[in-house]
Amino acid sequence: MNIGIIARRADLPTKTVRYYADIGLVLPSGRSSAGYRIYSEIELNKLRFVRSARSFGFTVEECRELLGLYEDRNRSSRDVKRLAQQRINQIEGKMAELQSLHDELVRLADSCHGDDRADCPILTGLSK
Amino acid sequence: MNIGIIARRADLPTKTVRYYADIGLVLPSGRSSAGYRIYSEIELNKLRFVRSARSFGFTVEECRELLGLYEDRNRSSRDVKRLAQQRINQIEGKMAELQSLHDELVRLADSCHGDDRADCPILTGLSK
DNA sequence: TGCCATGATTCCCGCAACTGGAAGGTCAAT
DNA sequence: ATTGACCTTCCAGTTGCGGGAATCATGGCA
Repeated sequence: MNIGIIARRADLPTKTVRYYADIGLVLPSGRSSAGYRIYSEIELNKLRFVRSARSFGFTVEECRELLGLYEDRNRSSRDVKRLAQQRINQIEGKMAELQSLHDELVRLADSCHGDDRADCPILTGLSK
Repeated sequence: MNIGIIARRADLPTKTVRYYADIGLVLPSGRSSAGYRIYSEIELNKLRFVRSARSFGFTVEECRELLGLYEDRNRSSRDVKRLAQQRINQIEGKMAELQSLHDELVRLADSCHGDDRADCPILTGLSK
């Protein structure tokens, strides 16, 4: 399969597939005589795996690690769970942060009458 | 005040203050004969304002807009409230997104026994 | 056989918001 | 005079690609 075909089947932009090849995340199985990247079903699975992991917010480097585990038939599920738990912790941290930002901002916005007057508690709140 | 002083007082890295000057977000009030950036209390307030707004997740361009309102004695609080509400909506969207990622990932992690065995529902879950 | 559309290649730039580092000039104090 | 802290500019790197240029390959049709 050429890059266009596999990109469509993996539901990824061609550019992204090429990028993953460049950084050695998912290498093509070979090259044609004209230099075209050639992919097999194995890479298709890897690309789909990476797309899924990326959509969960794993970084490319985390995907690399996950992919290593994905390929390693001898890995323990403990290792995978550890990465997933890390990511869960990251998400929870980010959510807590957003929650407090949200609450503070809502408080500021609520205290602002939002009309033609110049007095604005949001600005004074931000300048402190 | 030289850049080091104002950076400390605004609680920002020197690099950041210089960057804000480069992009015209907060310009120094002048330059010394040796070419040093010189700042006054006015810029100090602006830098603190920007730091605060950035910490609320406003982009630099949004900060530029907020700063414009901050400086404009004739602006209506409506304009400011609109920006704050936009940001609140962004935050709420992001939180909803993170929440669903979180829930899915927790579900995957819970289904994984996390021991020495190779079988791992997280990986199979990610590859679909 | 020639032509053209489509798809492949590499390479470089740009994004956001900085951060780090190099090479060099300035200032105050010893 | 020399140190050391501070300042300057410029260049490169970060993350994960996307856009676009210039060029080459492939396959079908007249």
